[in-house]
Amino acid sequence: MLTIGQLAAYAGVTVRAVRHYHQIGLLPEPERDASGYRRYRAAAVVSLIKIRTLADAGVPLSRIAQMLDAEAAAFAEAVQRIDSHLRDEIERLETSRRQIAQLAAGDALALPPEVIAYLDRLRELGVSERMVEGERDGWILLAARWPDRVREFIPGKFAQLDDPHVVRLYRVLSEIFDDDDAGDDPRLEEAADLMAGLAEQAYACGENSLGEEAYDDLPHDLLDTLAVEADPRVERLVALLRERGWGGWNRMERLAERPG
Amino acid sequence: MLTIGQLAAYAGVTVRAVRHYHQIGLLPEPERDASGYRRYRAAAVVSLIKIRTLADAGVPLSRIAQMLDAEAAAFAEAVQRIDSHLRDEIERLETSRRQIAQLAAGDALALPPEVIAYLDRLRELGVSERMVEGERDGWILLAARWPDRVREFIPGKFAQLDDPHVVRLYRVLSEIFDDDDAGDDPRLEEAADLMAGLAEQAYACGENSLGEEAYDDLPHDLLDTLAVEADPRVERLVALLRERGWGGWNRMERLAERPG
DNA sequence: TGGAGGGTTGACGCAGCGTCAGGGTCAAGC
DNA sequence: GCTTGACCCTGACGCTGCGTCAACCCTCCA
Repeated sequence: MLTIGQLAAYAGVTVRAVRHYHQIGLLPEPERDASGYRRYRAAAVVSLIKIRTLADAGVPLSRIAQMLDAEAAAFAEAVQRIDSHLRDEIERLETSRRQIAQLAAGDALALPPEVIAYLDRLRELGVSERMVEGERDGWILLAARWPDRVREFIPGKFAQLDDPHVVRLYRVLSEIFDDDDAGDDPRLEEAADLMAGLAEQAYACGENSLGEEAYDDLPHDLLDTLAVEADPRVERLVALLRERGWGGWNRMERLAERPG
Repeated sequence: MLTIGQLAAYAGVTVRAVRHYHQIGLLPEPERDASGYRRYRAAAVVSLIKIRTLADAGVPLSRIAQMLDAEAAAFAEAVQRIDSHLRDEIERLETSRRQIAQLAAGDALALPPEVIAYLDRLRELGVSERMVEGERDGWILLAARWPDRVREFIPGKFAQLDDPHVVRLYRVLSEIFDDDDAGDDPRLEEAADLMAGLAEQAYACGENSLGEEAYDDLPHDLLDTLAVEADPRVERLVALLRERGWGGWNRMERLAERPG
């Protein structure tokens, strides 16, 4: 007759595990000796080893009992189910690995490589780190809403960077936002002029600023408020644009009438 | 300003998950409106998406906060750690899959294929299912103690089966144990004679019944008590063997003197 | 005779939420 | 003005498979 410690040692498990199996009814409680100690027969060792074998193979404890007294056919079927479950788990983890492999750089968080390349291009053009981060957050929002479409937007954005006005705009904005103190910066006027001109140009070509159809409005609203949250001077810029006949920020649209 | 439901929907998570992130301090609690509802800014959406991206990649929540404000180098190092952890997990699961693949048949539980083959051979020779199961449980005990050695035992056991006395013994034992009623079976005498003869023969060749060295005694004791537990008539057989000058059951040894 | 090294029950802790329970709130339709 | 359904709130337990105290009892050996 074995004590719980001897039993556990023989089967290569912890005492706590054995007690756990008793608690959930997986291994029957043995008789007790005079002092209340559990005393095990040899058959218990065999049972415990079978349990551990299944548990080590990834069978959830809740199903081991059924499997142990299943007929060969039912057993095989159960094995099948467990196996396909394991396969799914492995698949999930491998997807995770692939995903974190993409996280090599900080920017890559939740963004496809095309967008990363675009952000790096902005840096090359002298756009401030602060603005690039703002852009990045915007793209994160877009990527969350349209994971597939977002890559289609990128070529158009790259093309825009060929226009010196666009580059100039980014630089002016960089300067404005990098100055923490300036509440009423005269450069805001220049930025507004640039943006209005670009909007006019895009409108003439029959596109809007992002080059995509309407989809839904939520992401654009979010992008706008995100910008305002990032720097309240954006609100001032939006007002200046409105004076120039353009509404919105990320996706601008011509206003019906110039306000009074 | 978004409600928690809108926030969650945009980021593709459940409301409960968002509240959980608040609870553990991963996502800061936003302001509340007049009726106590949480109201989120656009920046919260970006934060939440970043969190989900890392969590989906298998980063434990407890480490996401550190990673989000880590520098590029520290971030990369953390990614490395996560990745190797994932690799280990995958390895573990694949081991599990290999193991359960071995569990195709009921016998295979915790036993190497050589032992399975031996058990099948017993069945072919007309050994009863009941006895085979007893043998199997014994091998499970041996395999747990000596996972590597147990395969070495098998060739010797196969060889023994070439001896017609051994086959005869197994069949007699099968018959005895399959009769539920017989308490004092005359065939027990025949079995004891056969066993004593085989022991004598083995002793003459300088081997003991299992063909292995002493190792430790626990498994053998367990095997003996296992047999007695399986059928109390084993005890009677052990007594008969003792009369014939042999002690033990699975591993028999010559007694110094025939008992008075 | 005392101390080490077993054993006993009971309880909390872990990760990441799911899922009630038992409320209050909001927008819309009657 | 009232109902209805869809949200929101907090609080709490449940899941998996044990690890790890705590507080106590039993046994064996020097």
